[in-house]
Amino acid sequence: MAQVTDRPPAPRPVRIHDTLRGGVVPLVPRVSPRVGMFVCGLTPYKPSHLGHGRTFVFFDVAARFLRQQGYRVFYLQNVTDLDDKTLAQAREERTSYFDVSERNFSEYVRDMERLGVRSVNLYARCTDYVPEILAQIQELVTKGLAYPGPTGDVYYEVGRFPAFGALSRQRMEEVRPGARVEVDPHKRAPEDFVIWKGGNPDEPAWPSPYGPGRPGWHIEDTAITVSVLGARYEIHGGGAELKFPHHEAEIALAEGATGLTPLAQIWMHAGLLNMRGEKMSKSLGNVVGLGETLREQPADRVRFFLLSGLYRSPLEFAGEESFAEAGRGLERLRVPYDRLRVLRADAENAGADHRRALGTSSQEASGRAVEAIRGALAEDFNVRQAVAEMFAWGREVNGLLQGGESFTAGDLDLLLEPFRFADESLGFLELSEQVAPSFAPPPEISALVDLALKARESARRRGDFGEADRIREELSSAGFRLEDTPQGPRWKRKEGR
RNA sequence: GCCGAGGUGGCAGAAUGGUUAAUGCGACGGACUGCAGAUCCGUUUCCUGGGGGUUCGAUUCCCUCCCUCGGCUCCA
Repeated sequence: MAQVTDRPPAPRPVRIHDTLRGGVVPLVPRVSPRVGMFVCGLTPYKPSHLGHGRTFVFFDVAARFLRQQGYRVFYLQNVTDLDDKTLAQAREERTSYFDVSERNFSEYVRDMERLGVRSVNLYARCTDYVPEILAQIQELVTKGLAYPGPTGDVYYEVGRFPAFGALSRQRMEEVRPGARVEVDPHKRAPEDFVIWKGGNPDEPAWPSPYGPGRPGWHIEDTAITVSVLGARYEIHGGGAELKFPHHEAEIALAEGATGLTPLAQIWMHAGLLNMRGEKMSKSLGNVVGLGETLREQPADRVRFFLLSGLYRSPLEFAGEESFAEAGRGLERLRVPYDRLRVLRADAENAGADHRRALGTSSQEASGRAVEAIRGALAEDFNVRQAVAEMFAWGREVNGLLQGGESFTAGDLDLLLEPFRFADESLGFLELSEQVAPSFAPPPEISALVDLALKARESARRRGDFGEADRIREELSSAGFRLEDTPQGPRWKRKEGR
């Protein structure tokens, strides 16, 4: 007899590309099904751009999918709310660093909400973790891995950590120190990096054994992750440009301080968004603002576009044309999905019949589609493959609906399942629903549209196509799109915001 | 210079040691329509950077060259 337990089913296997090991590896949580996931967040000294959107939309999909597969994910993102650039920006604006980073950060959070990013459990601000940062610095100094310099700075001594460079597969003798940034003469070695920045009287500072100062860049992440996720956790993600030196530094700091290894089981790196072949970045000045984009483009298109390539590869952004193309592709999925949903709502109103009248071949096809989507996402989050499966399922559904037969609520649920399953992770159909609901507007408006439709139908019956087209045109400019189908005329709201 | 990721059709972008190399966009044709749209069916025959090698078979594995992007202590 089957044992009844409260235990949830074991999470489904998922494989992920790990930069450190250089291949796709199975995710094996230390304490299954718990997964600690940290993603390097942004430095909100300026408004965020579309490239940020790509990275964070992707990691949202990753977290959602892992949860869907039965993992209990704690998704942590840091916020570098204080650094040199933030201070420079604050000086320029004649305001405080706090003002600058809070403003840009809250705008970022709003943009993420618009993009349907809803999987982050905690945004951790660097300045909220100064005691943890100082404790870690203390630990490193005590262990002889870090040393204070004459100006109140504290440095990490890279030479003491032999594995430095393993992640990016670089030999430290080969890197060119100072290739782009001046070398601080107080360091013992040029590759050493600052973990505590000695106080400049004009800058915000916290007291420390080394004098007043503020956290350096790399250490904030390790202090935050170690205190929130522990000394070892499952996934560490970020943009590809962070591999060296930032992620190398994090490994050196955390493993140096805790003595435990590996810091992260899997290192994930998201490919950059390119614009005319060049990466989009604040320092190159070729940025397309995220907030600005979301004011001009429906969010579902933006999300769909940002997911249109594999996360590890660079993605080409060609401006408005990219969104237009994404919109057309998305529409192809929305047509079958919306039709099913409308039919499902009608079935509910008519008293849901949950029996399945559909042939077994359709039932099996639905199950196969779900498994194909799961399989694609379970193999290093192959979003593109999953979307291809959605297109295939859409064609299947369109064909079925064209047949004109009627479906029970149970049938419709079955036909909806692949879309629902995919979108639980991918999340663009759910956004479409907000951008342009597939269901009728308030009844008084529906009644008016239906009235106009009747007038058009009688004009068509009279053969007065001029009048019929005029009505169609007017409805169109009022935001309703008309379609004649074998089952009679239909209308839906046009995409808007 | 060193390290990493890449180079696939008109465009975006997957996959694979093996029958016709996904999928979407675009284009073209057919069905449906008064027209349009949506949808369905079909077409888009010589598309895997160059050159070697391994193999019965390479786009996939190896070598080499060329090119692009990223990194070499600011960066999603």
